[in-house]
Amino acid sequence: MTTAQIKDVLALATARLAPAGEYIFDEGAEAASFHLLLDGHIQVERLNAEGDRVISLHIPPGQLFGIAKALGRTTYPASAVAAVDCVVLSWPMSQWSEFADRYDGFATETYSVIGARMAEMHNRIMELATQRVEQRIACALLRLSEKHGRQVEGGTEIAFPITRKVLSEMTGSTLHTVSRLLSAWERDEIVKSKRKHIFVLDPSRLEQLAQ
Amino acid sequence: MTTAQIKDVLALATARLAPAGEYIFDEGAEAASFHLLLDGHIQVERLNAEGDRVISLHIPPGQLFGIAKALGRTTYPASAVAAVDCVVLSWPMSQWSEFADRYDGFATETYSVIGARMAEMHNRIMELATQRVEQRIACALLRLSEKHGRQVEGGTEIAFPITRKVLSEMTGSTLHTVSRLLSAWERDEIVKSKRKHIFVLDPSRLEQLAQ
DNA sequence: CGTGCCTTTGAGAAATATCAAAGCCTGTGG
DNA sequence: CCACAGGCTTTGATATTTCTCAAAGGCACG
Repeated sequence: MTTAQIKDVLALATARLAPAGEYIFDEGAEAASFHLLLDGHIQVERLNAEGDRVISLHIPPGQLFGIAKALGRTTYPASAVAAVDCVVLSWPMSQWSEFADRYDGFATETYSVIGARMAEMHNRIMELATQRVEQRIACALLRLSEKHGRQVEGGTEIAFPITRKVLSEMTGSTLHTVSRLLSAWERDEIVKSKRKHIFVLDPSRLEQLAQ
Repeated sequence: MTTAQIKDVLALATARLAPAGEYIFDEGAEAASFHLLLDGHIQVERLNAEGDRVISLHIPPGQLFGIAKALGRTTYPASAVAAVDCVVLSWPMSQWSEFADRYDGFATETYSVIGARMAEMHNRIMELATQRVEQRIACALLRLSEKHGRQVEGGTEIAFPITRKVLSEMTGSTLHTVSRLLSAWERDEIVKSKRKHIFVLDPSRLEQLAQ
C-alpha cells in the first residue's frame, strides 16, 4: 500500500489500549468492528455448555482479528482477551467491504490469515485426536516459544504470562497434570519456570517428547 | 446467477464419477482444481506423522471443496475420499479468480462455506478438549444423522457406509470403545446398526448422552 | 502482613487403550 | 451352489493414562 493509502486507512481507525485481562469482544456478540493488534498478545477462547474454557489461539502483534465478515458471519465466533496490555486499532465492520474492494492486498492478506488459522486449528484437532497429554503440552510449548518467544540467555521465554491453568486449557488437560509434567521437565532441564513465566531451554528434547 | 451464467460456468467444468474409496485429491498435493460435489459424500482426512488417520469433515452434496485458493494456499490441506460413489464437477484452479471477480455470489458462497467449516472445526476442538469419548461419539452420530441423514421408518439412517473404525477416527478413540458403546446403545434402543450402517432411533436420548 | 491466586505433590479412582481371541457377514472363485 | 478369505464386529481381561480429590506451601499485591 502507498503512504497515502495507509494515511486514509489510519484516519478511519480508532486506536486504544486494552489492559491485560480485558475482553476486546465476546463470543456470539454482534461483530461491530474488526481489529488489528499493534502490540501485545491476544488470547482467543470459547466456553462450552458446562462453562469449561478452551483456548483456541494466541494472536501475535501485526495480525488482523475479529474478522467475522470474512467468514460470512455477523457475530464473533469466539472471545478475544488481552493476554497482556495491548494496543489495538479498530475499524467499524461497515468499512470492511470498502477496504476489500479498494486495496488488493487486503483481501489477499485476509485469505492467508484465515488459511493459517484454519491450518492451526486442523493441527490442534490432529493433536487432540491422536496424541497423549504429554505430547500435546510439549507441542503447545514449542508453538508458543516459536510464535511468541523472546530470546533470553540460555533459552526462549514465552512473551506473555501463562499459568498452568491456561496451558491445560490450551491442551485439553488439567492444571495438575501440566504442573507435574513441567516439574519433571524442569528436573531434566528442558524448561524452567517462574510463576506465570515459562522458559524453553532445550527445544530439541521437547520436540522429541512431542514425537 | 442467471441461466446464461450457469451455462458459462458449466461449460468450463469437467464432470466425472468417483467410485467409492477413490481419492479425489491428496493432502499436500498441488491444488490444481477446485470441485463441487453434485451427488454422494466426501470424507476429508489427514494422516499424522505416525500414520494414524483423522477424519476432519464429511461434505454433503451441493458443496464446494478443495478450495485451497480461498485459504491463500497452493496445496490441499487435507485429502478428500469418496465415501460412496460420487458425482463431482471440477474446474482448473486458474479459473478461481475469474469466477470470484465475475460472479458476486461466488465470493459470498465461498466465505460462508469457509465460515461454516471453521465453526465445525472449532466445535470439534471444543469436544475433543472437554468431552469424554462417550459424549464425543454421541455428538458425532447426531451431527452425521442431522447433516447426512436419510429418514427411514423408525429413525434416521446415516446416508453412507460407516464402520466402527471410521467413527473412532472421527472422535479420536478406538474401534473397540466405539463398538462397546454402540452395543450398549443398541441394547437401550437408542441406535441400531447393521454392518457398516447405523440408524439413530432416539436422537433425544443421544443428545442427553452428549450432555 | 494477610488474602487470594498460583503451584506442587500424593493417593486413589475412573476412563480408555491395548492385547487377545473369536464370531460373523459378504462377496468371490471354484 | 458352496466354501473360503478378508474385513468387520464383539467381548473379556489387563494395563495405562489421566483425572479427581485433598492438602499444603509460596508468591505478590494491596
